Amino acid sequence: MVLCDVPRPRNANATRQAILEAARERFCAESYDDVGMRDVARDVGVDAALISRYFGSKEDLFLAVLDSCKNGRDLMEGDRADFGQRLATEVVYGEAARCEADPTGEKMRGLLILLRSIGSTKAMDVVQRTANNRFFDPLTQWIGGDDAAVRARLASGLIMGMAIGRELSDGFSALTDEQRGRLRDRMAKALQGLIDG
Amino acid sequence: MVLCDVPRPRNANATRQAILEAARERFCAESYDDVGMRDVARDVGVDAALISRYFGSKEDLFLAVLDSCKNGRDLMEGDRADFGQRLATEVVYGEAARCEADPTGEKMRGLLILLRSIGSTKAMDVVQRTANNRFFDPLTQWIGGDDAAVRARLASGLIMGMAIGRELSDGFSALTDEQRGRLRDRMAKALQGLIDG
DNA sequence: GACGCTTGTCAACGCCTGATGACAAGGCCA
DNA sequence: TGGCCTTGTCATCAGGCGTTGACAAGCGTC
Repeated sequence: MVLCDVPRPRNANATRQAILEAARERFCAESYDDVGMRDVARDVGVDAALISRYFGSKEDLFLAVLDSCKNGRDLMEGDRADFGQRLATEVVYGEAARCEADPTGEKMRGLLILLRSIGSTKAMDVVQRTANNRFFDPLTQWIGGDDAAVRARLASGLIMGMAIGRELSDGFSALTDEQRGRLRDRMAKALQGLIDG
Repeated sequence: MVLCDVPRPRNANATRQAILEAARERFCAESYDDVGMRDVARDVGVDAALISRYFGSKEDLFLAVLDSCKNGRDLMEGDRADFGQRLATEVVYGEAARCEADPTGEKMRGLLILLRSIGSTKAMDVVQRTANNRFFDPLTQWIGGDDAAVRARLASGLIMGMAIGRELSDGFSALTDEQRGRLRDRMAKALQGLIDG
């Protein structure tokens, strides 16, 4: 996305970081299979061979990107009574919702990357493992009490499904503003209901 | 999956049909990108070039497969009061649930294929269009009344998300039988709540 | 039985991918 | 200034992909 015409200063750490960030953007926008090493390299303004040197393989880069994302646990910080509302706003409005709680959308990024690459056979192992470690397990723990595992599955299912639905109908563009608002409210209520039992 | 050692009888229609079915299985199990023409051809016991001749391009084959699946509308046939229960059973138990209502799992197949190939840039257009025509729109129409569009988004979101979650934790294998039962019941209730308003 | 259309195979093409190892250039230190 | 480690580039590789056009084999028809 960002090309540098001035030659990049020779700084391994900074370059490595730039690669990581470019890769994060790419993996957030395209699936594992659709992201090419050359694409990422071009974004940074660097040769693709350098990525191999710094990160090893493409899978290692993907893993490093996931590790660099905020933990899914961060989604749960804040008032528990607002969980549904917070998540629903994030999911329904997406980028447009960037304001107070999560101005950069960081908190959702890890999950979005995982969702993008669902279905890719090559990334499946990493995706499954990360989804469990970073998302399902923390959510289960956070919910706590009887049936926490079951409720966590339902809640995460609703969140993921709505995120997918958002993709499939690019940003719920077929809905009016008012409908989007009701969608948010209904989703918030449903989600909160799942959390509270 | 099924190799034929005896030479296939020369029958264009049958061969075409066999290709279509093999492709349907493949696209149901792997994403658009991960399915190779050579794979499908090998399943049928035929040369890959024949697929190009019969179906044109890979995208055309994908489209033909989607067209050959049952319409999403079929998911809604049956007692409306049981919708949640039916869908939840289908999603939570998957293949294991094949019994009375949908012995072959046909009804879900189209949706599963779409979900598999979410994230593939190449298939995105087809996936989006089909998801809307075959799934969102019929569901909206079927729900009817105020806020049908909003409720349809939520319901389909929950269904898709739980199907994804099933994938991510291969068949909810970490849950006990009893937990799976409660998951089904809770999901059924949540889904029915979304349908009924 | 030979023609001719249909059905299927084969080899190859052009393109793209991730990865590798040899090489150039920057920058620090003696 | 000369050496040397670091940082980055370049050409290239092997392999996979979808697709194509030329060719082989089957089979009904005259």
